Amino acid sequence: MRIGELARASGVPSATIKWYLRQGLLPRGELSAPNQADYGVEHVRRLRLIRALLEVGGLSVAAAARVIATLDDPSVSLSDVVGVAHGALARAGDVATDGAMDPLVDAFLARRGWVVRPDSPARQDLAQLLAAVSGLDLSGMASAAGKPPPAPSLEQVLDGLDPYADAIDQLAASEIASLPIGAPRDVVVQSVVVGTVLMEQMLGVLRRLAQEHYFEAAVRMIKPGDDIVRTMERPRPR
Amino acid sequence: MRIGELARASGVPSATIKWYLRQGLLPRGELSAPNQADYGVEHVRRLRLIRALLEVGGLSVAAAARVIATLDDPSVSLSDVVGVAHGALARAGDVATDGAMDPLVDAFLARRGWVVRPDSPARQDLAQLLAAVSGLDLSGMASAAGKPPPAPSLEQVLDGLDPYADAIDQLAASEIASLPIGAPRDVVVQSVVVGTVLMEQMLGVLRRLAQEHYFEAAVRMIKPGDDIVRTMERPRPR
DNA sequence: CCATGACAGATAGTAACACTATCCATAGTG
DNA sequence: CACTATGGATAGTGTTACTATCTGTCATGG
Repeated sequence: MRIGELARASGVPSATIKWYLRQGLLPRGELSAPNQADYGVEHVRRLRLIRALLEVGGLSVAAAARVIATLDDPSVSLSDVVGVAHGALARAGDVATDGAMDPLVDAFLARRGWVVRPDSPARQDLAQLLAAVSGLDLSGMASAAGKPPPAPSLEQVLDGLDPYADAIDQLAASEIASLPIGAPRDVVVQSVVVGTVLMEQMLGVLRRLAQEHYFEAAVRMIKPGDDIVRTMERPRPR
Repeated sequence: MRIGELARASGVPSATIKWYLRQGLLPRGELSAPNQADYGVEHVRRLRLIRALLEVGGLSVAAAARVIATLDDPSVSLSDVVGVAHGALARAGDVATDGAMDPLVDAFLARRGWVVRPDSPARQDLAQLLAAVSGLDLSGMASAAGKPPPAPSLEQVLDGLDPYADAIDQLAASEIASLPIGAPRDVVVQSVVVGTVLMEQMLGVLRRLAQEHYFEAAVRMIKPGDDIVRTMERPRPR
């Protein structure tokens, strides 16, 4: 298979394939001549994985390259594959957050019983998220209308996290339990990457779908009237 | 408050503030002279929201502008605020997916009992995710070793979605229930936006933290040995 | 045997994005 | 009244993910 066929088989323009080759995302084909390379089905499959990580998973090319490098290296442990995939998803670069949230983060993790490496990227992300959410002081705008400012909302934010953590706790346990542990390394490792990167997107999408459903249901209950009949009888979308 | 003070109060460079003004992210201050504008605390608060949506929520400036425009428009219903926030989070642009997944998506939504508008952006995202995940055929690489290719994995993928949907279903219901329905519009609307955009990130981060914990725990159980004692006795991070 | 098109690999160019810097005339300030 | 800060506009910068072009090679049909 030459590059043109690979491009047609995968739907990725050949110029883009060449670029992926240069970025180390895709292994080079076997050269049968200085200007003839041979690609196989594994290249088509790899290309599909690459596009999924980039377009659906939202990874940068550099992050995808790091993830894919661990796929192909049998000396990398499964734990490290998880770590690399988590690192690729992390939003907070290495720009250290100021550390003010760290005690809160540690307290939260201890309360959940989650044991997490101190340098875990998700830990930084959580600190950044807590700082952002607590800095928004939802009630501040109301207090601008004359009322005294209420207590800082940090503890409220942390308490509000419990429903999320409860749902996630049960989910993560079931995810880990359904890993194909006995399968060959390729299969397990790709399952881990897909389960980490793509399923995080899936979680967000499902949440938006469920939110839309429950929110509309709640609105219907708050605003009764003939509207109810119309909306309740609306046929479900085809 | 002039722009320099606003910049110092918010930590955002004044050139960036000017750019946000031009993009409609931030309302202009009140002009007391052709080259003197006055900003208030609501500008500081808005700036914090903007940075949270951009840096933590990962929205583009254009998407954040659309979201913020709905915040300030009292004629926009809460349902539409949710819709705009969901649209800002959507990954699949308006580039229509080929539609092959639509029956599957509809079947899945019907099975969950989730009623979702047909043009909901999350619906497109789900179709794209299903196409991507099912196209990866995790077992394909094993079959490359000589075995016959197994059945297409689409149904497997859909079945595998149930744990996610179960967790999300319970979460979304609790989220909707905890909305501050009686509060003034500002507060409710900002709660909805923050709860939609930032809490989606939160969900992902919490999942990564829980995954790390449960994955390490699973690895310890699979590989017993003196390692167990060491890792089990590891003091929890301070 | 050779014209023609595809190919490998390298380099340069492009479009979108999110700022960042400069410019200008005016405002307030010591 | 010198001097810094300001509002508003315009132009420039750095990054990312491609995309186009160039050069020399290869293969293949006439």
